Amino acid sequence: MADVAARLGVSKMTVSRAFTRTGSDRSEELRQRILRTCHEMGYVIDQTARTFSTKRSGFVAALIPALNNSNFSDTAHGLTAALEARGLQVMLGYTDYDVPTEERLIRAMLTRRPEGIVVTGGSHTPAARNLLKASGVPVIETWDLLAEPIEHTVGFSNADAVGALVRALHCKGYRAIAFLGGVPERDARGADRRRGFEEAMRGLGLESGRNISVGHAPVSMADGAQGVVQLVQRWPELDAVVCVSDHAAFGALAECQRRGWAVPGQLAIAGFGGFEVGGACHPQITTVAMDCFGIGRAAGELLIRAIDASRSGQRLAPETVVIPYRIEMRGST
Amino acid sequence: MADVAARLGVSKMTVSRAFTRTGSDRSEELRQRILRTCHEMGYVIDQTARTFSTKRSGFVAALIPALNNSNFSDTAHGLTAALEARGLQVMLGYTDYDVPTEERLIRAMLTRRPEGIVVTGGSHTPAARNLLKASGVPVIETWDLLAEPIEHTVGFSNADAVGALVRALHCKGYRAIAFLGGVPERDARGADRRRGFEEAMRGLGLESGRNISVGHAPVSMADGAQGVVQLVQRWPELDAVVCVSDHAAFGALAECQRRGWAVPGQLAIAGFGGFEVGGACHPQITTVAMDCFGIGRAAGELLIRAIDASRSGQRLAPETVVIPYRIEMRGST
DNA sequence: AAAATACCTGTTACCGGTAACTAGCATTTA
DNA sequence: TAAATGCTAGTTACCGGTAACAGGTATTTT
Repeated sequence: MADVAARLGVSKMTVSRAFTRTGSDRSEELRQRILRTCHEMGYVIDQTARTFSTKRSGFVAALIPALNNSNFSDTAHGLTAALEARGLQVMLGYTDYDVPTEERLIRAMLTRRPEGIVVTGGSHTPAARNLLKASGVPVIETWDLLAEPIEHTVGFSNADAVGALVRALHCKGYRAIAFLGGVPERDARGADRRRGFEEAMRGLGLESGRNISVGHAPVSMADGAQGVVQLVQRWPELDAVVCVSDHAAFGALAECQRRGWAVPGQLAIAGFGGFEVGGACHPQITTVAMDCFGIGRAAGELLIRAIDASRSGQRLAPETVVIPYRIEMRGST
Repeated sequence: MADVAARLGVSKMTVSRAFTRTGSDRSEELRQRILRTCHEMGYVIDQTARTFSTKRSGFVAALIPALNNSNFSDTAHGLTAALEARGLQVMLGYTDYDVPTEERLIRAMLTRRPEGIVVTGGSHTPAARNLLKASGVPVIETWDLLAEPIEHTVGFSNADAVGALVRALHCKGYRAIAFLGGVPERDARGADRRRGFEEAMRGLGLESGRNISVGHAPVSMADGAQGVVQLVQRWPELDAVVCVSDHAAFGALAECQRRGWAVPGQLAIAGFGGFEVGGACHPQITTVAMDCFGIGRAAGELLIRAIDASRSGQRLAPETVVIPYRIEMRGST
């Protein structure tokens, strides 16, 4: 920057001001000349130095459980879209559904002074929770509604959503319904869905004990395939299976087709999440769909308000944004 | 850091040194005491200031076309795994298969002084190419083999891979083969696959003109479904379809099932990429599979060597790492 | 025992921007 | 016409670390 300034015979400060659009204390002609010279000389501003000086890093940290799950990646997309409009970048980290990994990532992210943090769910290590609380930057927990959020929340109740799905299946006449999910330790949202299943079944006066854990989150299609076989062997009277995700549900569906079990004639299969595969396969899979992109966008918009408040020395009061979900009854049930 | 130093009655420098493990010029007892005090006081080091001072940002920028495509996310995963072992973070950006977006991201990333850049493919805007070349940091292009790489390359020939698939289908007796992909403008790898198809067909003395463009990259399952119908209507003699990805192939397969067209009896379907869905569905989809995680890991390992060279003021000579692929003949053909 | 060495800690300067203030000039107002 | 105002550009100090070197004490060597 000093070189550019010297070349033009102006001060470093004048060059610096050419980059900050705000305020009117600059002549447009000179500004253009400065920018042109910067371009010619191949000068790009050093965001590190700028961050160091201004205390504004211009990025937001976002932690999602996994990348190759279209749910969370859509949320990341929505978040990016919302923040990009305000010149904020998103630094993405993925936790592999592991809270110690999440803690490590939070720690690493915080050393870079993000202006906000978006995490998935409300399940963190105690240390991670403290780090987030003490960080002084706005925090948003997504994909869940929490009894004790750290600060802001954008999401829906996974338990309620599965409950609604179970009641919809009950309306269709299904009674012997099982739940297929992963081992609950590593997937808080999966555990919530399982709980929602059990509560809904009990609420309907039905047997709530038919459920099985196959594999770790993210539950794969292969896990779903294996799980549905285990379920049918253990409870031959089964007439429907609710899966923790559409991925698992698709695996279960394909396995049924492989074995010649009619879906839905012999067994109905439902999923969760509204994934692409559930709408593309034959039969299409009944699911609980939500606006995953919208979760990210809502989080981004909320974060922008929180960051604006933060930049002007204030603090946005904790907010909760409830994202709707809808039951999509399709061919598989 | 000054506060921590004051509390302990030592200098800032001593505290700083407690964080840099290298060298032996520090007493372990004091170091532990310092770290403990930092923890108690909730002090975390400011990576921004550290980067500013040392010129080492400790992160690598990686650009992938999309998140919700398990291919690239696996590569990102492999890259992260390799770099994490060396204390390097990955800052991920996604281009939406759009080169101007890629240029914007490269520009944004470079202002943060990454220690290396990993991009997907060799198709960039001229400005982006110049930025990468002039950046002075190691650059790796992945998922392709390029005639004129910017610097390092880790990948395979998409055209060759599809060619091998076409020849495998030919061996199985298929002759009237079509290609189903997205519009080529936005997806260089898709265009390469299409070219590989045409060359292989010509090489076998077969009609190479049966191909269709449906949708933009990433080609969806719905695009595949729509595309296969168009293909069959246009060329009723068709006996096999090669799709640009397993996603598209699965959409095509499901549409055939919906319409009662026997796969593979009436029409064979092959995909590309070795996605989870292609192995989970029934019948399983013939595909070209590669070690996507391995591409990322190899890129990470190469990058570590390049960064080490760079840190000691040298420059690693451009390298090309060829990643093998294999034809997976499965039930759909 | 003195000198040399090893080891640890402190001091100073600097990385590349921007905030806050100052100064100069042109324009408007009293 | 003089004073007030508005606008633009320059000056100085600082953000929070670390490199490089200086200085002091304990240990080893001569």
